Amino acid sequence: MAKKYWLMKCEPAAYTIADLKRDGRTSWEGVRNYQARNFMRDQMQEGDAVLFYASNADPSGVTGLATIARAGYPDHLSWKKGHKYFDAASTQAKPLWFMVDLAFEEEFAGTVPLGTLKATPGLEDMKVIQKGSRLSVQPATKGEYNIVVRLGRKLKSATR
DNA sequence: GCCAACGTTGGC
DNA sequence: GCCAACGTTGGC
Repeated sequence: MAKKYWLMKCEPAAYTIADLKRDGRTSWEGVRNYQARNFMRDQMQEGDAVLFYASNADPSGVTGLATIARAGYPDHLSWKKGHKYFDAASTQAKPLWFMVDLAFEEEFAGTVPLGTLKATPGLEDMKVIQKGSRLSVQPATKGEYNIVVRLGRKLKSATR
């Protein structure tokens, strides 16, 4: 299958690209949205490229890159009674929710802010720049990915 | 912290 | 199946 491109959101209070750099790899559990789940369950493949997006941040934007280290598999925390990700509708026989693993790729010297994404030609169709877009896992194109990578690598440490 | 936009739930 | 109410997301 051809390599695909994604954008994945996370609030810095929960996890950052720096955390991923430290950990090297992490599991992406807790996604409880059907559209996002479908992408993770049905389409993500090991080796796919990910733009790591910090939401609810100052400023919000893309802070680095990751790759899919493991394709979709059942979110076992949805089976764990009392856990905040527990969901009685999800069983081991019929898992409702899925997760993937991410591997660290690159931390930008700063954030490519949402405002820059909105102002950059070629990114007009990215879901993340559309008003009210709340999807935390969304597909991107190779072209969009390359543009954002270029923007990210242009950042100087000083702008951080 | 505010609030608009969105997705989900549940009564009917 | 409609739609109002609710909870959550996320920019500002």
